[in-house]
Amino acid sequence: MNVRLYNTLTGQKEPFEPADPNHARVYVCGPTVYDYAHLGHARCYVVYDVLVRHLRSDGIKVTYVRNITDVDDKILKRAAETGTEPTELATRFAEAYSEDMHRLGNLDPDIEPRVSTHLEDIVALVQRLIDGGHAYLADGDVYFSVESFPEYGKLSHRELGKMKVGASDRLDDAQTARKRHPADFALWKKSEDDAWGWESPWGRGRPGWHIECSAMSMKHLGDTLDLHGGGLDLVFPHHENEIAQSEAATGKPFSRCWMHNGFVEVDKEKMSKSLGNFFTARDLFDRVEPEAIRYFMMTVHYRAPLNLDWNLDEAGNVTGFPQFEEAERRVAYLYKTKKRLAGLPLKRVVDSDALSPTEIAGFSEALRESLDDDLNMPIALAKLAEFLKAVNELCDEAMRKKGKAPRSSVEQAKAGFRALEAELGLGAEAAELILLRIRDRRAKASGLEAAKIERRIAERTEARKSEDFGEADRIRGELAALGVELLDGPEGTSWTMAD
RNA sequence: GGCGCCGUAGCCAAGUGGUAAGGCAGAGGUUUGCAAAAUCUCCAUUCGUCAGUUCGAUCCUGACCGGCGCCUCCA
Repeated sequence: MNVRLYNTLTGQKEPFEPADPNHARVYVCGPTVYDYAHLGHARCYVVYDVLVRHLRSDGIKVTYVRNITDVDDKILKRAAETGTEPTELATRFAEAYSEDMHRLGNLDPDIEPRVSTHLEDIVALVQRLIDGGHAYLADGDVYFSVESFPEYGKLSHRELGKMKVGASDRLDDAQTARKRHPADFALWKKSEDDAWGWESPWGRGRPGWHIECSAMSMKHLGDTLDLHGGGLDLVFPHHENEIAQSEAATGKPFSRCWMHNGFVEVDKEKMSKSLGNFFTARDLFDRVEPEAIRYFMMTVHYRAPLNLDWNLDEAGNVTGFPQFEEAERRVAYLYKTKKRLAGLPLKRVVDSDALSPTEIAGFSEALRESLDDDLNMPIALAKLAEFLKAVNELCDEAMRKKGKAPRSSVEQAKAGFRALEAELGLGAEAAELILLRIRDRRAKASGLEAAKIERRIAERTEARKSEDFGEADRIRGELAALGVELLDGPEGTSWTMAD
């Protein structure tokens, strides 16, 4: 393995070296399930999915843990607003989230721990921090004392004294009054008798947000993780606090490497629930193939911001997402190419000692190299573009009069598609199905009926048989005006929706 | 006030101390009954501005202009 990753802790790209060279223990902060996953979540989990796929492609075992926060004050609040039971609300959104992850082509984590089933571990960790003098009780709450951990700030590279207290304008005065230091954070929050909560040595309550990740990651992966990931917004305070809690409790380094992905932005501002400028993954699934969303997330380096654009009509309705539409065309191109390769007639594939083009022969290695370098997915997609072009060239050549394709090249191209699926999770679907789905969705969006289109095509085929090209062209023109493109091939005429 | 990021062609976007990947759009060609698809060729003497270091800078340093993130909701 030769993977280099940018480590937030050191601020540098460095070799990724798990404690056990053959086994990477990876923890990624999952969502708080009080609403549907938006595109920011989609990006984050696609990034770590590619990381896990790449490490596995490099031949090492990965234990991938991604939690679900199903106990949190946001869930409580949303449940109250909607008149639902918090647990029921969390369960519902956890299911939706899982469904969205699958549609985006993300692998399931090996372990997906939930706060609701780890209360004992959380309580034990809090107790350990109290016993060690790193946490204190205050009116039913338990707080972590940042001053008891001298290295506090090492991840986000800030010093306690230099931070502006209340800069985020989000402080709760009542809570602040209970703390010894403004940066102290809640490990356990008191719940009133009838409210959502669990019994603990300090009374009825619920865990603070940060402690759960420490408790669950260490339970499933040990005291020292190889890699901990999440969105850039988690660097401070969430991950900083995780380090403080975990290292204060164990005295060991919490994670060897910290990885953070950049935001999805709207008009150069971070997309977030609180700003209200978000699209959920589901909003997009109705408009484009989920795989196009996945592809699009890979067009920008994972640490850079990804700005989202869309078109509006005069009434202010969203009419389209040009970036996703472009990505969908690339995904369709990928599948068309894969289908052509698979459909090469056997007699056109011959033994030959001709050398394969490097774009084909070297594709798997090129993918590996680009991802080895801090998960450079835009480079991987550039290599993919060259690969697909070369595969099409190979097919073009084979389908010319008396044309042939060397068997070795065809096999290497097929291996290239397997590597693509393994590394990036692209091209995993059945080509026929996804291409038809794209076509039919576009037709539907234009208010067209497939049966009617096919009837006109049949009429045109008759006209062409009798060499009535005038009529054939009239029909072609008529359909083209509707956005339907006809493709005359040796097997007959097929159709697609124009891009 | 502290910490940090970004500014590359019409658009999106990689990248390197030695002369700018890839995609979209655009122009022309091959192919096709005509098309579409596919493919080929062309398309930034130039990397926000100005200085400096260097034999040489888009890449290093400094200043400036413009944009953004975090400093207890956040992926």
